[in-house]
Amino acid sequence: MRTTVQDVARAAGVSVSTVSRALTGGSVSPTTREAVVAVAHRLGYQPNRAARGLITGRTGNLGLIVPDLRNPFFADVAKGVTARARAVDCGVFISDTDEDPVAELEAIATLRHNTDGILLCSPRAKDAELLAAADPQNTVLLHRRVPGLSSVVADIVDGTRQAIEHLRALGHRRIAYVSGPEDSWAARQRLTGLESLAGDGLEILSTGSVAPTFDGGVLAGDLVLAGPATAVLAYNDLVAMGLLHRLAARGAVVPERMSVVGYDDISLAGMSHPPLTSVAVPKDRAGAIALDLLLGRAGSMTAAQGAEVILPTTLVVRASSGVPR
Amino acid sequence: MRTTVQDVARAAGVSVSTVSRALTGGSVSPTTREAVVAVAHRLGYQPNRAARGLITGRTGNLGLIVPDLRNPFFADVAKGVTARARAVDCGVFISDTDEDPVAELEAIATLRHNTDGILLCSPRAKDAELLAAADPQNTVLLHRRVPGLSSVVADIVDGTRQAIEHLRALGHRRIAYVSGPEDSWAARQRLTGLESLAGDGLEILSTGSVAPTFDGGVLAGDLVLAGPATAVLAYNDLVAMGLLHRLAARGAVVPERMSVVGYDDISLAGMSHPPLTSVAVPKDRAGAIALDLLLGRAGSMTAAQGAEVILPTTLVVRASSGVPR
DNA sequence: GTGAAAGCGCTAACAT
DNA sequence: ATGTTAGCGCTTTCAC
Repeated sequence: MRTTVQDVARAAGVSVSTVSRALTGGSVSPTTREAVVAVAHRLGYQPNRAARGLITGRTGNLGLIVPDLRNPFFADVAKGVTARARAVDCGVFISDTDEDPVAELEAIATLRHNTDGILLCSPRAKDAELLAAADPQNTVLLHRRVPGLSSVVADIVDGTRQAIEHLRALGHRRIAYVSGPEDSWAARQRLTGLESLAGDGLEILSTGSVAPTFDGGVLAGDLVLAGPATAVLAYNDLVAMGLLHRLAARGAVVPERMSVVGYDDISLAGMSHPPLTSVAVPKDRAGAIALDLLLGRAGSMTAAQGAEVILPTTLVVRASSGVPR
Repeated sequence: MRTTVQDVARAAGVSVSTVSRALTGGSVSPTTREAVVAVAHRLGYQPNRAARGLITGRTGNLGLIVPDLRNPFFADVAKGVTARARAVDCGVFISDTDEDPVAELEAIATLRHNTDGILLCSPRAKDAELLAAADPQNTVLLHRRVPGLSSVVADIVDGTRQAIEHLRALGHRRIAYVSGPEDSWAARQRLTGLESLAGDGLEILSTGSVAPTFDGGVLAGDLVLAGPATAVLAYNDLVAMGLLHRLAARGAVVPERMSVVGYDDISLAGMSHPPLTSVAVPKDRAGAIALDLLLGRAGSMTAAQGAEVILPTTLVVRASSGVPR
């Protein structure tokens, strides 16, 4: 049997409440506290979180819901969350929904009752579904905004602007855009950013939507080459890498024949050939901030207040973008 | 306040024990069960797992400890675990130790008391440390073997053999091996596999250890080119990708000038240029099997018995390997 | 088959 | 400052 407060109390010659107080920071005499802590340590006492949660109403755990851990973007988010969680001694339940909106909703239902709050990456579910399933009091949306819920997002509109301005400065006048899933919030944001940029001698040519994957990028490669564009902005880095792959296969040299800019700046971006210019999104920082928001650690802001944090994006210039030939 | 057994009992006009029995499969009359279930559903009752765990001694949760979620290898493992966990309605605590052996041990200490068991990916900690920190009864090691603990590993020795035989069949007679961290179990396994293969007209040239990362591979690229090898087996795919990168930069065409074979077959392997030949390790399946072992669902085998599962590896041939020029 | 009651390990009143 | 006691929500004897 594992050691309980009872055991510690007996061994230390005090009552259980004194033990509890000594360990959780109640008012105890310094001497007693010291003694209790020593005994607890000697006995290898570890408080039973379930029992504590039963009475305090707080579990010390939170839930993190992501569509796909294999996606480097969400792996980074998860990394940011777990790192911060470890620092504040908070457990993290992970739920990979496999890109299934139904699973997302189920995960919310399960986790909201067994955690102190939920960090939610839900690109697929509808606004209304989210509003119905989630408790605004202790849910923070990551990389998506829904009115009525707290959220931490990146300034995608500005990131898009930076990418296009970069290409324009290099001399590009016709830029292709490979769009992602039309129903995604992030995809719409990119489009919003693009809209205000066209004109003034600059043409944005949409190739239409592809899957936000490497294969989607491969597909888009041919579409882009068929058009007059000298540069292409991809929905995300995975798509951009598919593009690079296809362009290489078709003999189109990057960046001489075609400049390629990705989005998100996942760790792979620096490993492509050539290394990928990309709009950096603070993924792990977003995760850490969302956690702080949820736990009410983020200064005056609280998840309950429907806070909306917007983090800056920055363009990282690598070798995949250059002056047009 | 959320609905409890009390609420359901009152609404259904029965006692709490009947509700409990009806919901957990005790002996109740079919009529009562139906009624109780209906009421519970109507009230949106969700059992409090903490309270249940307090009495049953089982939490319905398990812990998954990985060194780095950003590493595609462990992302795959985590994916396999979470997918299976969802199927058996089991919560998963995730702990990313950031490659820190001390954090690994801490995570074990925390999780072993708050879960039904631990799935442990711990390449760094020493055997003795692991044995001291982990409970053999409910710990399963993933991709590492320590006597006295249950484990699920891949047949690395055979995978190495397949890779080398493949290269030998292509006509290579001098093959470089880029080694990984010397203290790692997986690294030693690869070496073991290699030992039995050299000789008989085949020369294995070790370049020494590098970091098991893209940058490590970049570094190794020059070492390999400086030697007489016509092919190289990398410690893992990340290293292989760094190799590809450096070889391309040095103008060494793959596979004509140099064949490259990776290890693990992470999803990126198919995205490199050229696509990478790699030894496929069943990562997500290993995760799922480890979970079954832990929960005693894997037939006759139980974690408690110190089971050692070895999963087969298979070489996936892509474009990075070919006949020497 | 069903209900009453005990108690899992812990914290938070309430006493002292 | 410390001890006593009542639960948190649930399952599980033990009666009936």
